[in-house]
Amino acid sequence: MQKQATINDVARIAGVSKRTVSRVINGSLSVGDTTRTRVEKVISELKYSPNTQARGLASSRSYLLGLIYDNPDALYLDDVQRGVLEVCSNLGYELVVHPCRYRSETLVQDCLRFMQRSKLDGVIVLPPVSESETLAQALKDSGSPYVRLSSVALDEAKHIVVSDDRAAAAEMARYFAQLGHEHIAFISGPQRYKSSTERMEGFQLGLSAYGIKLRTDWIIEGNNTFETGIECARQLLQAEEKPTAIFANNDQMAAGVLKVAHSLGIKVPEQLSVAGFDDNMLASRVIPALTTIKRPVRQMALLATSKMIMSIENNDKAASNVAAKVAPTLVVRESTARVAGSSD
Amino acid sequence: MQKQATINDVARIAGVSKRTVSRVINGSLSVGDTTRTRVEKVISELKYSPNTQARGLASSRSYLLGLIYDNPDALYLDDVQRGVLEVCSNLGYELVVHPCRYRSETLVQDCLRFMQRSKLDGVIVLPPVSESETLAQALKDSGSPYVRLSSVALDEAKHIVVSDDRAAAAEMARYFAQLGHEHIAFISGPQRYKSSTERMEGFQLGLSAYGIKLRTDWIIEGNNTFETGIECARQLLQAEEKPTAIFANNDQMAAGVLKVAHSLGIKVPEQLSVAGFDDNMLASRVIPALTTIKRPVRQMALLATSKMIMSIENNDKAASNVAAKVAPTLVVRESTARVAGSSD
DNA sequence: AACCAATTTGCCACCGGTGGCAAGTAAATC
DNA sequence: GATTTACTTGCCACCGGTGGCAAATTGGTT
Repeated sequence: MQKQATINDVARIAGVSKRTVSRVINGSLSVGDTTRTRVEKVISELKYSPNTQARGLASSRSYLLGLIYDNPDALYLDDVQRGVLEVCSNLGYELVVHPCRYRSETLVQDCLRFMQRSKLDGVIVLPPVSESETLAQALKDSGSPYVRLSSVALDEAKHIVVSDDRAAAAEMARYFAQLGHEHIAFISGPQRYKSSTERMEGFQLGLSAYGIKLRTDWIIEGNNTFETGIECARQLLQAEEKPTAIFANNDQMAAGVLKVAHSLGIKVPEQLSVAGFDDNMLASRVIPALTTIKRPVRQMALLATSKMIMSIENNDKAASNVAAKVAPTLVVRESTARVAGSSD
Repeated sequence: MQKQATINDVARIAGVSKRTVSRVINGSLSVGDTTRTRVEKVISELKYSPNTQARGLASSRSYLLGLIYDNPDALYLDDVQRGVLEVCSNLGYELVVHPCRYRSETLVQDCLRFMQRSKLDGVIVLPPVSESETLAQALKDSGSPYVRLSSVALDEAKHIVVSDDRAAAAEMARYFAQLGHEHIAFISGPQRYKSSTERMEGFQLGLSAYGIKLRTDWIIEGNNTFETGIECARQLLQAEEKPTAIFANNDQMAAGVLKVAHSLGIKVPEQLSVAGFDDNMLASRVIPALTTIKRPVRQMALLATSKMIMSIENNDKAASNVAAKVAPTLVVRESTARVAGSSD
């Protein structure tokens, strides 16, 4: 347990003041070349690395980023986290993860407390927490850099990265229509989340371009879990009149649909087309592999983190220049097919 | 952006010295009841919360824990992370996540640097990184609290939480044998990881109790991914002579086996029994749902974190007293059945 | 040689807490 | 009532850096 070298050690050995060492560390320009080289040599010899706590105390920087979320899908979180960490580690930041409860009335307070307790340099907020306008406002007021991931553009470009779920859902509608489906059901996510309503509206809009209207009793609300996917699918598939295609708000619920179809002896995709949304690992594991919408989650995470760090390293307009919108894409696999009896 | 209250504000308003406020915050015993109450009142009125950086600087505590891992399965990581965070948030710690590369020659250096840069109070190390003895030794030498999660007891009780994968694999062997299987194949994980060899040995041991010996050409090494599961399954199922049961080192690979079986028209479980290991979300999503071994991942995470924090809050023997071993259990679902043609 | 501007360096206070020790106060003992 | 003992409280240095400003150095001018 050898003791850690301090800035004083470096200063003493290099024969300069610690202020100068500090300048070298922070890349200040006003340091003579010979001095700089000498100091750098000592730093590397001693394997000196500045104490971030002391640094933070003096300069209000922690090199810590926060990731705030509420009970996300494991696969989604993993994707995001990997993306964020990739940028972090390249740029010398660490990531502190922080679950919270979106519907708690102390959400704002919890998050602010988290930020100031750990003296975070900034936070990235995932859906659905990112949909809270009171939180966004509080973050803005607190002056801390933040970036939200969302399906809707609800903030200035510098504070958000959005995926156009509406357009993606419309594309799925078009795809279904072109396969000849007319009896289509939709299993939505919780209607209190904008991402859910966006997808639903996009889907309806897309269908209406083909003159197809979603029957209201074929729009069923789940909560994005496999289990509710099963429940919703039962309602749809045990009824007298069945849809020929089901679009679920995410892959988990689509997997639930596959499960029910299988247990009822309904063949997918021959008798029923099923599609999901996300394109996470699950989509390719199940049988048949799911047709779905690929959300560029990782890319969103990379963009968000870049924005974040630009914002921190005091260049807000640069942050705004990082792309703020990404387009999900349709991925066709085995779970969808031309409607039985039709040909094209 | 209202300014944060400091300890001085609290002291001034409460009419005491800041040292006394500090004592109240840290729950020191030698503070008079009336004084304590008064100070606590001011603290809550001001919503004062101590600056962790200053605190850390003065006392070498950061209330930050680290989680070190290398490219784990998303579902496994999620389980662990949730468990760790649950304990953290109850006890006032935050969690910093840190991916690293197990096989890098700078692993030890990276991890130590991470710890001292962020001044972590302790780290939890996941497999396979947890299997590095050089890292464990370095952590021990550095004097920082650490806990490893592993499938093998390779450290003192206070530094490790192990799951008895060997026994669990043996139980699977027994189960297979009792179903009448004799032609059994095993898809192993990378043999360089102890967890893989433990499971394999446990399985072999279990089978040998029934006089069954694994044919060496029916032991195939994958790398725990779905894709290699597929490759290995192809080798096994496209051969002239096929096994009647396949045990895969994890659920991902077992899912790959299901995929191949389906594409070859082999019925599971009628013609082939398939089992995995982990019991993650995937196991129940696929069709047929996988028989598998449930690893109590969350419980391990809880135990590890408790140990960690006890160790930090200077009570090493208490840390040793927290249970260090958990038992995985067999979960029977739909992917396994009595071997065709046998009855019992 | 004297002077001035520009650049490089050093000094010292300060960030917001905690540790050690001394001082103050109240209760207990003789 | 005086003295001892135990308990509370306050003072000040210190943790390891950074910011502001003054001092020192450098080089170019007149």
